[in-house]
Amino acid sequence: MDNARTPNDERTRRRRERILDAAFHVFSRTGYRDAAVDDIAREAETSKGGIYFHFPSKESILMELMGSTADRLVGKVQRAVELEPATDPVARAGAAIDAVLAIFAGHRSMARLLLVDGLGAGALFRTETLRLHDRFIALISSYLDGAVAEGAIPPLDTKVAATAWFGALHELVIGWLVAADPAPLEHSGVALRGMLLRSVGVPEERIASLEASGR
Amino acid sequence: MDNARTPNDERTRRRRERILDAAFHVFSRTGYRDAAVDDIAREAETSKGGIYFHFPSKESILMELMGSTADRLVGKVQRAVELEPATDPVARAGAAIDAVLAIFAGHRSMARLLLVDGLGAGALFRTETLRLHDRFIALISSYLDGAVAEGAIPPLDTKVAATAWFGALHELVIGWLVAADPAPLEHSGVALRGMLLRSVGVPEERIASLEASGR
DNA sequence: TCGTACCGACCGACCGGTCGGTTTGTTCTA
DNA sequence: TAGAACAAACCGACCGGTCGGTCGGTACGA
Repeated sequence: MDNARTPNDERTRRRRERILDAAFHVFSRTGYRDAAVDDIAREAETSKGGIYFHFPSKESILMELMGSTADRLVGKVQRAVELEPATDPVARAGAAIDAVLAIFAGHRSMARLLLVDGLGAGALFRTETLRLHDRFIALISSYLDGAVAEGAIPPLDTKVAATAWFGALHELVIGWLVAADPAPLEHSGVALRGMLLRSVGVPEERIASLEASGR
Repeated sequence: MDNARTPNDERTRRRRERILDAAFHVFSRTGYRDAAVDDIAREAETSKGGIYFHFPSKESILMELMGSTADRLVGKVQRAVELEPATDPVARAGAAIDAVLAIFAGHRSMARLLLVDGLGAGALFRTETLRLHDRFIALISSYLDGAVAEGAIPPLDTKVAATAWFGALHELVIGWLVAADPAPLEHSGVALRGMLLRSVGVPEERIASLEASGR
């Protein structure tokens, strides 16, 4: 019975994936609340019953979607920072900023779903969205801690600083998401990076040198 | 006939006010989407029909609520800044930061409704919330422009800086709203103020002197 | 022929908004 | 000043529609 299911499991996996993809599209387009399960079914070329065979509830679809997407995001930032040739902590922090912006810039609808829609889809998803914020903040915080430990920047409340950094990035992305204007994100991103580095006491020459080499 | 209406108008005004208060409570508790008009009616000790006598739609209640609240908020910040004894633009910008934090700290549930519930509860609410963001950003931006004009800080992209400032403030408040922890807001606010001022190139001595005098 | 995967008609709950009717309060008249 | 006349304010049952979730049935591979 179990081995008989093996090819089925692969088919099942693909089916789930297709439903998740469809749900992602529909959620991005309509927002979670206004997205009907029937819409997802149509997009996934299946039926409502088919969806409820694979998922226990509409809610669970969003949860799985957000969870896996968040994992991918944080992983991407970490990898981008590790790829940074310089081991200098300031350069790493700068790379993290660039990575966050680049990822969101490259996945506009995903950003919309994760940053904007997540908050409005009820109390549960708000918690989930804020957990995502926390993960990013913790990530940034760890880079700042490293910079403090190496003496690259003066000691400071890295938790507050990381919160401020993420908030600033977040707001910039939100503005970009909402604007009809296509892509000033890269441009304003450079200005933002300078300000954020300055805010934690990185010397002016260091910022200028990063600006020259980094981009 | 017109003067005879005066007492009625007063009664009407009070009734509207009571409905708005009730709506505010219910929206804060449940979020806009999950709040039924019947809930608001119950809380306002009136009926659904009574509400629809005073307002054309559920949507319009929210619009009026957010509009007037935003007016009050922006006005409060402006007044706080104008009350600031120093005419120095850096001190004014610092005062604006303090004012924003103090206002949110003093009106927790209002902040919740405006900052957290706002983004997700449907396209309309989102638009309205982001308009509030824009108003604050424009306000901050004007203070920064003043500081640049007076040469107190080096020239920079004040729109991006204001966005970053507001985003940082926003994220800090969000964290405070969500945490079970009661009130680290004032404390972390001081740290944040220093960082934000530093981010736009305010000299270190100036920040230290503000820290000493301002609080 | 057995069970997994899937379908789609259907259910029940909910919700914003409407509407006919009732209450409340003010003005006019005698 | 009594009370008729009128209108504004208010009530709550109801409606049209939507949507998440269910369930009886079917197709098909093993």
